[in-house]
Amino acid sequence: MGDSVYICNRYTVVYRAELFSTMPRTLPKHATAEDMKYVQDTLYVISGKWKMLIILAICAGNNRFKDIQRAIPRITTRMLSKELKELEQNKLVTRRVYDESPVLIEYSTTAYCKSFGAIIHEMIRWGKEHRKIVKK
Amino acid sequence: MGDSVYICNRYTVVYRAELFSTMPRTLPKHATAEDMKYVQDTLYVISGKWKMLIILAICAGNNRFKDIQRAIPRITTRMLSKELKELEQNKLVTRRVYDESPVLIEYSTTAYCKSFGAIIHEMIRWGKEHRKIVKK
DNA sequence: CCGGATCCTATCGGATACTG
DNA sequence: CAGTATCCGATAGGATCCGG
Repeated sequence: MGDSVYICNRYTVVYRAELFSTMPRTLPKHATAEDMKYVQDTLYVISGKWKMLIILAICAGNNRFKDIQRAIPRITTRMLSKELKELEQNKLVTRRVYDESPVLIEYSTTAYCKSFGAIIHEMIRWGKEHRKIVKK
Repeated sequence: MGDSVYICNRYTVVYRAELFSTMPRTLPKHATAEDMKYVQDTLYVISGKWKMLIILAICAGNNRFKDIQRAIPRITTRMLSKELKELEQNKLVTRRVYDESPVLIEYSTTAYCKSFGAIIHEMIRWGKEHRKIVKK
C-alpha cells in the first residue's frame, strides 16, 4: 500500500512507499514516493546531451537559432530544434516571433529557468568532489 | 580559447568558454567550462532508469542482491547487476564479500553517497514547482 | 534564416536462459 | 543466492536533404 506507478516521458516506474520510510538522515528525512516522482521529473527535464548547453548559450546572449547553433559546437539543427521545443514545453525557454520580413524569431530563458541556479550550484559542487573521489 | 573538449561515458562535448562569461546572476556567477563538466558528471552518475531507486533501496536497509531486487518492482537481474557495478565504480556503493558457504554478499551505501542529500532536496523542490508551472 | 522530414546508427534497457 | 551471457526491441542522437 502507498505504492504508486508513475509514468514520465522516458519510463514507467513503480515506487514502493516502504523504500522511503527508513532513509538515513543525510538524505531527505521523510521523503515519499511522491517525492521521487519530482526527482525523476527534474532529471528528465535537464538530461540529454544538449539541454544544459542550450540554456547556457541563451543565457549568454544568443537569442536566435543560428546564434545558438554557432555557440554550441557540433550540435545539429535537428537536435537544436527538438530540444528547444522541449525546453519551451517545460517553460524554461520562450519563443517569440516578430513578423517582419524575413521573419525574426527570438528565444530567451524564462525567470523560472533561473530558479534552476541552486541545482546547478549543487551539481557543480558535487561533481567537483566526485572527480577527486573517483580518482583515488 | 579557453574552450575544452570533455568526454564523459556518454558524450563528447565541446564547451565554449565564452558561454559562461555573461550568465544571469541567479545562475552561478562565474561558472566556467570546467564547471559544466562537473554538472555533466553529476547528471551522468545519477541518470538512468534505476540508479536512484537502487540507492534508496539500499538506504532503506536492503543489503543483499535479492533483497534489493525484491524492493524494486520490475527491475531485472541484468539491470540491477549492471547498475550496481557502476554505482560501485563511482564509490556510491560498496560491495563486501563474506566468505561463508554459501557465499554472502552485502551492498551498502557509502558516506559519500549521503552527500547527495542536498541535490535530492533541491530536485524535489524544483520538480514540485515544475509540475505546477507546466500544468498551467 | 528557421527549421521539418527521412533515414541511419549506437546505445539503453528488457526477456530469457544458464551457471558456480 | 548472486549473478553472466545472449538476443532483441525501443529510442536517443547523427547525417543529410529539402522547403517556406
